[in-house]
Amino acid sequence: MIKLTSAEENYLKAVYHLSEEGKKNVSTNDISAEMKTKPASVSDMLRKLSDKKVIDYRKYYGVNITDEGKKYALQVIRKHRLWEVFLVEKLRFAWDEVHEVAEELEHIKSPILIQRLDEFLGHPKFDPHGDPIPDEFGDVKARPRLPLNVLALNDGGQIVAVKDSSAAFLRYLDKVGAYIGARVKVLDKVEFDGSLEILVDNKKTLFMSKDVAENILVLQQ
Amino acid sequence: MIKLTSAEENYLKAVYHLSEEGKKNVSTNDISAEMKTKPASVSDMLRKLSDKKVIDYRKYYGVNITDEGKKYALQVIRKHRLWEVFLVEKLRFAWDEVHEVAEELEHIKSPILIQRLDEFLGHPKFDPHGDPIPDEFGDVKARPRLPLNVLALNDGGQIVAVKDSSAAFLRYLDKVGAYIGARVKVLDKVEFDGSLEILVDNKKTLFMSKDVAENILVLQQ
DNA sequence: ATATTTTTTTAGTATTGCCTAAACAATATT
DNA sequence: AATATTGTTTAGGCAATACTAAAAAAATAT
Ligand SMILES: [Mn+2]
Ligand SMILES: [Mn+2]
Ligand SMILES: [Mn+2]
Ligand SMILES: [Mn+2]
Repeated sequence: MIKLTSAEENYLKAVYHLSEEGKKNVSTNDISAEMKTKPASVSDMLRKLSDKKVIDYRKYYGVNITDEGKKYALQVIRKHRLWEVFLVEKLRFAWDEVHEVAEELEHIKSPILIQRLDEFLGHPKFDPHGDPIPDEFGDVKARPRLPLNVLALNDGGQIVAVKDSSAAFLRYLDKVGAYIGARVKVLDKVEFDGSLEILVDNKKTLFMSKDVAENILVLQQ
Repeated sequence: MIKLTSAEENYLKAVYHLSEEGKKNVSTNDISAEMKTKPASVSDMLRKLSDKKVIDYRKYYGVNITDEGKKYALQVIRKHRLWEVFLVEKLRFAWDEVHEVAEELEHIKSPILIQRLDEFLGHPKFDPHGDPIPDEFGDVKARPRLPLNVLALNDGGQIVAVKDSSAAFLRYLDKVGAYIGARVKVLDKVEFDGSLEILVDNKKTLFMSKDVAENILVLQQ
């Protein structure tokens, strides 16, 4: 049972997320961009994570997370998402206010704490952004989900998650009335710029850029 | 509005607590004992806290917390105690299990978080160990409280707090059935070693050493 | 195939927070 | 008053995490 510092956990999470996006041999620059640190700092950290065997690292070739590393990453992600649920459900935070705080809370070290929190929240399966919460063994219930912009004309579905969890994006969604659980249908797709006209909950129509649509994930129905 | 690191907050809290125990010019060795770090490390830290003007520090003469410092210390203490209440009331932690975790949680930086937590908990006035929770302005509702061993023979009172919050002591209290809120009466005081015979809740009699009694705080009635 | 650009690593530095060993100051003892 | 003891600070060092600048490797363009 190795010990990871908070910084190591953050980097490992970044490697995990980048790997999940399909990337093999995650690059130093990608991690640097994700972590908002300089590539030189990433190189330092990769050596440390490699020593602890949570990543496979060959200089100049990028890194891959190990099975052991995945386990640790998933536990941090589990904590992050459970705390987000707590903040929204119990402390009435808005979904755009939780990320920063959860980024700190996820590093609190106490197995009993997270087990009890999970219980207290009623074993939630998804966080406020629609992301699945890994269970205590690291198992994730993945839902099939597609970016809204790939739906065909007249296709319908339900918003189940957002890809971008930035406050700016989430507040925009709040403003236009797009929320997780909303039913959507593609009324029009503009070929020129990929923008869309969407029917929300069979009531309201909404125009959105391709940029926005790419970050809304739907379960096709 | 200065920024304090977690380590600085912990040291400042230690200075605050030692000051509250009546001590003027808190000594490096006392802080070292409280913090379980070496005196040399304390000297380093005192210079930093002094630079930030949260303590008054004259080499070799000990330190005193400033009014500004008191404000910061009280906010950390407020967070610590609110989290302890959360852990006990909401997550069913035992009162001997909360200290370590609260010691980490108290450093999470988010004004809204602590305000909402306070609300969620119903603005509690005391933590699970009977210690008062400072309000958002740092005001503390102090209750008059005495160590159980100073009560005279046949005097009665109610347990309102414990001085020692170590797991060992709290588990001992659990075992013998002494809890916050219990009514107590001094049935006998042994002159030889200061040990006591106590009647708890008009039901059970309890023998305890002076050491134990000193750490049980009562509201005399 | 060579030159240029991009990516990555290394070298050297800073800060925080801890340590040990040694020096220094204050206090107590003879 | 001199010496011993105790308490405190300084000096120097280490680990973690970040940085900048320079070097090296890999990828791309000519
Ligand atoms: Mn984090
Ligand atoms: Mn989330
Ligand atoms: Mn603490
Ligand atoms: Mn407490």
